[in-house]
Amino acid sequence: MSKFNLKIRFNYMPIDNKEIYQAIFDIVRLIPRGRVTSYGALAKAVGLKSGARMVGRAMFLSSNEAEPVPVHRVVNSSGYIVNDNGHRERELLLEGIKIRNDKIVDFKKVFWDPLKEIEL
DNA sequence: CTGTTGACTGCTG
DNA sequence: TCAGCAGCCAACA
Repeated sequence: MSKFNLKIRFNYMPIDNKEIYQAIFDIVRLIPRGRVTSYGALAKAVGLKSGARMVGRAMFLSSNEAEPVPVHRVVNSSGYIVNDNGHRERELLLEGIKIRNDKIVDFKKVFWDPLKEIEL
């Protein structure tokens, strides 16, 4: 996907929660295979000051989306997979991400920062 | 309207 | 290092 398309996609100001959720979903869809990001990083990317919990809620709601959202690529700021019954962990393993005791191995290396990767 | 609850985070000792 | 905790804020009862 080109930077031009990214501008078209993200050059709008979310006006309500649905817009914010959509913005979050759009960014999550951009996380490459084999990379992960955090709830807080996504919150910053969409302009929420302390909205990490909202991002968590968005992840929960994402199951209703028509276009799939790779929520397994979103973990907490410490690199741990939270509230999972093995499903998201399995998805990550399929993508080549290593996990020990629910924690992403080499979290820093596979971390994908939306603010650095997306041109607004 | 009030209180509680989280797929969260950053400080602190 | 790391457990504990305050701050966070949209949903929900």
